[in-house]
Amino acid sequence: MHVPQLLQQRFMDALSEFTDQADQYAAMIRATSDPKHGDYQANCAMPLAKHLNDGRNPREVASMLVARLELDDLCEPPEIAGPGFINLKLKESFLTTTLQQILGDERCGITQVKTDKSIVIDFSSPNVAKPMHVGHIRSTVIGDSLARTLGFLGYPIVTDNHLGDWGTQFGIIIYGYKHFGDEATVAADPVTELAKLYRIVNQLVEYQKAIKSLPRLRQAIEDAKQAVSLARIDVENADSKQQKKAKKAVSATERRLLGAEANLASAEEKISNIDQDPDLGPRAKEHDSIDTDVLEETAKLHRGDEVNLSLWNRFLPHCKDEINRMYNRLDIHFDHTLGESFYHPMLAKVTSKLEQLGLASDSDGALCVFLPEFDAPMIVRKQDGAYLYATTDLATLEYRLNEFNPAEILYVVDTRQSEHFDKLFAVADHFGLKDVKLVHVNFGTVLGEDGRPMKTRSGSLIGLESLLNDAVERAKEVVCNPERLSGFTPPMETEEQQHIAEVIGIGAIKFADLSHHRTSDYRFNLDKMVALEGNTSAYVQYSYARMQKILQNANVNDEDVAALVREHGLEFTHIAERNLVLQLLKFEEALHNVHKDYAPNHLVDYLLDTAKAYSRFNDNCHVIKAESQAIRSTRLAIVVQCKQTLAKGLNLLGIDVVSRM
RNA sequence: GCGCUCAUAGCUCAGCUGGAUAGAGCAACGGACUUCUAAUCCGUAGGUCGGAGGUUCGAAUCCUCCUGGGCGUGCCA
Repeated sequence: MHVPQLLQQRFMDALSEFTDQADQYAAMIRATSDPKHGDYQANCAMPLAKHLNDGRNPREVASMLVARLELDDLCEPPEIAGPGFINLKLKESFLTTTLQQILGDERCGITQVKTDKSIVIDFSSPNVAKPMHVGHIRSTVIGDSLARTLGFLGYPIVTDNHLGDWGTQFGIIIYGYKHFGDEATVAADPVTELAKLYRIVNQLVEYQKAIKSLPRLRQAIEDAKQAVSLARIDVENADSKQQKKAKKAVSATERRLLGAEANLASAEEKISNIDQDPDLGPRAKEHDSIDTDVLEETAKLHRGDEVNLSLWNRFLPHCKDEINRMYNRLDIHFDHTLGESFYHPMLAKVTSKLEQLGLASDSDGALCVFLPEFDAPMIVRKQDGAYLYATTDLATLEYRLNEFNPAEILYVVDTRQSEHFDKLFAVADHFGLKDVKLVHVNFGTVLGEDGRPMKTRSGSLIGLESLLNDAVERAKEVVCNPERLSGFTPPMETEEQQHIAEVIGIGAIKFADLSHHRTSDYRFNLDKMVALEGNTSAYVQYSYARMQKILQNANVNDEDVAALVREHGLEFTHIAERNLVLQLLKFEEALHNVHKDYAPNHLVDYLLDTAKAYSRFNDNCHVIKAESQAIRSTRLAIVVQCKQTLAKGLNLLGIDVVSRM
């Protein structure tokens, strides 16, 4: 049920007498911000009066529209207010009949979109062999939620995890295996051992890079110092008009200096940490060209070196096992996992096609696509002949167009890569790929409490697994403490407690992430997201549990309630009932808003509003002690529908529910 | 330098293609429990929507400039 759409159709009929752009004006219907203006408002009279320009003011235009509107079956008589708003209040009979129609419907009354064309969603895309960390949350959670939501709306969905399975990280573990690995240990527990090898080699590589960067970092400090003093001289010489600008330049250079000093300090710390490590210190001395050697291992792999290729073939499944463990825990699954390696054989064809089309040309030995709207070209082949991710992305795009018949392809990727996608889409345009909508579903950074990108104390990224463990542990402390559990019958066994903690904890992380608009950065605060009061998943999940309990106490199931409604009918006796039912009928709007902006936070807002409306209902409208059978049936129906909606909504966010907590 | 992006209540954040008195949660204060699990509800207080112009009947929203952050910027992804 999409109420605004229903109203729009009626408005179209009335509007078509006045304009041939009726759809545009009909679209100006939205929910009111204040219930005293009714449930929905049409804002089309003001712009239409201007468009008609026949001397009639907006209020007159509004009343002409109202006279031609046929809304009797849906609404109370419309009211014209303010400069020309048309306020619409839904009839109680409309609300009750609609509720009865959708009661018990698994789709919550949502219309199924009919289309053959798919939506391809590219998300998560971690580098295998590298532990997943906090930076992977957003793409994974947002992408999964979009896949679920758009899929539920009826679009055929193709999810694809574009794994980084062909890059330097494999050079790292191959090097690690050759130099530090042990056949038997790797065979016994490949996942753990490979992760360990990755960690060791990566640290040694970082060490070498840090050492080599020292002169450059020191020079940067000198340069910055000089820039500061030059800028200060400028201030002295500047006339009053230029003072401000000159001072700004000083503070800019001072910031640059501070940054340069911080970079040096962090490099020096990295170095001294390794030097002092009894295990890594000596190894670092021994493998002093490890940074370039690792790249050579990668290059050999790409050239088809037999040893490295066989190691890659042997290690890759274990790396996938590792990330799949995480996906299983998050309840996230993909239709395809076509990583970079899958496209490797197609890259030469991509570049030659670009050359044939005259799009790519040689520049300094690299193959580049120059685009008029960008300063820097898109490089598709390096001087050394290696391909880049731009090349892979083009091959991927071509493959998807051929295989998946997409109407849209969504790339759920960090906003810092937006320029890359701008270029990619521009080149795709020149390729002649016009009838597919390519969208970079960009998102911001997860920040720590200090407002800086989230890191551990030692400066490394926080592992995803430990993050989930922390959340589950916190959830258990708050939800499954003895004080709360004492009242439950039957008592809650350890197993159920653990399950609840997992559902609440993981849900909290997903919900917190999805509750922010994807394009903004947000501060990660575990205590707040797992807290049980406020705008949290637990609040919604708890509402659900309360509803389950009511139905249990009333000793009815969904079918029983439907039968009761058929027998006793539906009637509202409290405003909280009407408000909640109206809210339940807005589910479809919320889902379409998610699609429109590719922004799951609209669904989160909707669920919080719904849970809040339920809390008010719950406070004011006792179900079991209701005064009459009709009132009781009505309230049971509301509970059933609300429970269904919240569970479905959470499910579309990738969040589970529990029947008691 | 150029490009992108952000600035909303003490804090964390919403605010849909321009719509009526800018919202929520947390924190603060005051109420409501013989409870269908109070993890709740009701109320109070709190904002020159970074600043200045402009477009409009109407601007947090669109445009320009300014201030202050963040990010990106030819061979990593």
